[in-house]
Amino acid sequence: MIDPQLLRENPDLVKASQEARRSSVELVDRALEADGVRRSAIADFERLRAEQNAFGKRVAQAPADEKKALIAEVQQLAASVKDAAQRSQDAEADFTTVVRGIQNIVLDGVPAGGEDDWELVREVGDIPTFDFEPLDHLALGEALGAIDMARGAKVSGARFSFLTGIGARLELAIMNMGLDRAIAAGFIPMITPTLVKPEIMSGTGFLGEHADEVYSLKDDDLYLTGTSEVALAGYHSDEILNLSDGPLRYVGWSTCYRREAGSYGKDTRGIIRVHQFTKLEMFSYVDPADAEAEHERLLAHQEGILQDLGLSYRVIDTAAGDLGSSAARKFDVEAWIPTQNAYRELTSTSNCTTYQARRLDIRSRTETGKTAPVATLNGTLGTTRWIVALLETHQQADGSVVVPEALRPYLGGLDVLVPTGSN
RNA sequence: GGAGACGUCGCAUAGUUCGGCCUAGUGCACCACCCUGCUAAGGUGGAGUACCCUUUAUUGGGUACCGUGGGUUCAAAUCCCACCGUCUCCGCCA
Repeated sequence: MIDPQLLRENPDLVKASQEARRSSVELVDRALEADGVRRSAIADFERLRAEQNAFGKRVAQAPADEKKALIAEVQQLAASVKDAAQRSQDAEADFTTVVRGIQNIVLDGVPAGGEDDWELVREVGDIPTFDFEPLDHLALGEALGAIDMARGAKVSGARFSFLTGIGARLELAIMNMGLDRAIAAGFIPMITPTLVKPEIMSGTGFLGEHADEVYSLKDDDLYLTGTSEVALAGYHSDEILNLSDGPLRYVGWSTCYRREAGSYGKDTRGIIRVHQFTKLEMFSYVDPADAEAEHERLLAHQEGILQDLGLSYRVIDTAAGDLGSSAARKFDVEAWIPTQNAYRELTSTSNCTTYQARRLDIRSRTETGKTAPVATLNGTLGTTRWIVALLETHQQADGSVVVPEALRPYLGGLDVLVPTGSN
């Protein structure tokens, strides 16, 4: 949720942000109006209620024979109070609904526009070249006995896979490498729930425009999370945190579920885009003043690990219209995928400023002793999709794949993956 | 899934019988000051969260919050209903 005070005092800034996102500007005026209605409704209710409270004391203290008359007198007032309470509640709910529809204020420097309007931050590493025709990750994965899409489809349907043998080990290796680095950087490891309550899913901002991406369990009123960000953000909901010793940093390990609605026909081959995958996610709670510095830190962790995996990548500053509703800025790191002749997203890191924290009621103590919302940030540190870039980038003419040195300790020292023959 | 107990202002507890002296008492912890040469002990006072109005000086006033949400009532921590959570026992189970 955006800061209601900012909405009141500087609506033009909010409108400009909505504009940059190609999102509703008119919503800002509706929110302002709803705020006015809400405040006057609250004032009405509180005035009547104060009157009633005062009257209640008189009734309590009155002699028994006068009580009846007093109660008759106050009956009308009680009805008004009830009425005003209802109006106040309705106005509050209305305001909340409208203001929650407004997305986070994008930070200065974020490019305006849609999906294709990103700005390049940097490119790192030489684009790999081959003196043979490179195979795609699925051909390699099948030959290595690492990926089984056919049986994934048999058991669970399209966009499900089995990681088998070295494929399973590869995923665990990536995850463990990321985990070790995160722990070394001071992140607390967490294995998180992947089913969450509606208020948590909604609080993180995933039930907005992209609600159809989320699996829901109607019988149980729960949602399957598409990232451990959801559970990690909910972890401290309704709490007042102590950030005086620095940020709270967590790294969550979870299976992730995404419906991938609207992506029919896109990335249907292999494990680039699947309904279920595993992901390691950094999550920081910081003082809002430190949020941009923390964002750079998360990005640096991501780049460090991708460099050590020998991947070529670029960093892009995502355009406003391609940000999630909670994000004020997002950097994607995209690795070069040889057979696609393109960069594909491997990690994403978002600065949600105070937007998520407001929705989830996560605050900290400021120097004056007051409470104020914290800033939250998240970023990928390892995921199943990395296997795609690893296999394709490090493949050799005979179909074997060289394991980057940094990953070998996580595969029992294995330095090259060799085809197993089919089964 | 069945039976029972419980959920109160940071923690621990009182209050629920029989609705109104509960704007929730007490202890511990916390903060400020006082006192004894220091420490310990003691004394006095303070202190929750959110929102609204006012002031815009870190002012003053008000409303809500006793697990959550409804209901009854002039009035609910207290009575009624539903839900959530915790604990104990039983059953079932990958």
